[in-house]
Amino acid sequence: MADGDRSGETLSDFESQVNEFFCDGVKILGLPKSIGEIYGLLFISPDPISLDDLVCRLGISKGSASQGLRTLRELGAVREAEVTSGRRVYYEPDVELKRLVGGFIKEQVRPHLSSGEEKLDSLKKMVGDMPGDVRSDFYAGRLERLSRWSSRAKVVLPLLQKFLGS
Amino acid sequence: MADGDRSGETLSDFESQVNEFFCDGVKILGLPKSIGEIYGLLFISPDPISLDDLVCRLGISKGSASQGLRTLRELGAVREAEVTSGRRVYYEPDVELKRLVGGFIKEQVRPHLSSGEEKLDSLKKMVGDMPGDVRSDFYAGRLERLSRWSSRAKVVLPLLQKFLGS
DNA sequence: AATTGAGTTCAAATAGATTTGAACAAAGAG
DNA sequence: CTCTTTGTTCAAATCTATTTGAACTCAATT
Repeated sequence: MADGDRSGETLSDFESQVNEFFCDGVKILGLPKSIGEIYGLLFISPDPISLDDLVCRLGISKGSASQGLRTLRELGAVREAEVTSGRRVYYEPDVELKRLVGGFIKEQVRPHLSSGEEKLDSLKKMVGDMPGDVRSDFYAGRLERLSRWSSRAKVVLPLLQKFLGS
Repeated sequence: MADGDRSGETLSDFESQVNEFFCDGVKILGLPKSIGEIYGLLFISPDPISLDDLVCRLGISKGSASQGLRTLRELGAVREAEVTSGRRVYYEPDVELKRLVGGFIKEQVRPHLSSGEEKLDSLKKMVGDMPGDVRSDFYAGRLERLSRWSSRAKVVLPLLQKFLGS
């Protein structure tokens, strides 16, 4: 075992508080607590960590750890380390804010934006099909406003990423 | 009753879909569905709406409507209309993206940022108090990185608002 | 080929958040 | 002063999302 090993069953007080910090953080983003714990431990660990380590140290189930790692991989917040001691996979965090935000936008924000635009189109069609409803002008105006919100968002997101790029 | 009245018990198909749209939207922001329904109906209604209207038309409880309106008021997403027909209060939406985002940042984002910075300070203190731990340099580096994330956020948020200002 | 270890999946259990509804407060009307 | 209307509060009920754990797959090892 490497001398940097801390695979005792429990987290130090320091590590626990780091994890709390990240749990709060991911909650704002609407992600489950376990994701915060996993990323938090990876973030504060000098050495890569395996799924089993996460299970032991965080006291969560293999299922949670597996799904949490999957989500974090999809977000690009975590990657496999080069270690390969045996056939176990070790993970390390991506700690670049720019990439973390980028992954979040790509995976969590853009899909919603797209599906929103589809719904908007369908709503516009509905207004177009309205008989001589006195409201249709008002409705069209409001939907137009929503379209503008949506394009604003599409302009701002890449800008946001650029700004975070350092 | 005003001739623009649609206070029948149900929503039109169009109104329902608008509400779905907003429910999706607020869910991304981590707010409850009822908030999306309430704001959605206000957004698409040519005339101001009272609490009782919301209860009838959305089929939600008075409690939900009351709390939802409170949250929306706190966010600055909704304001009292000038109507005062009787002593009932009517509401209308704020439809300026800039102000909506501003309210959300002020009420939902900044408080988390602040409490995060406090926790960060306390973590830094813990690292300072570590005996001769070989990890303390690594830890200090990671915490430094978190501080940078935090200041980035503080710079970017006002910029974001400015960009959305049109 | 059988066994072991690593990781995934998903239905059921749990935890957490939202919604309800009945009791309550406040304020105008009679 | 009392009744009615409007709106709020909060504990209990409901609903949704997360977590668990046992069964399973896949691959490496014997």
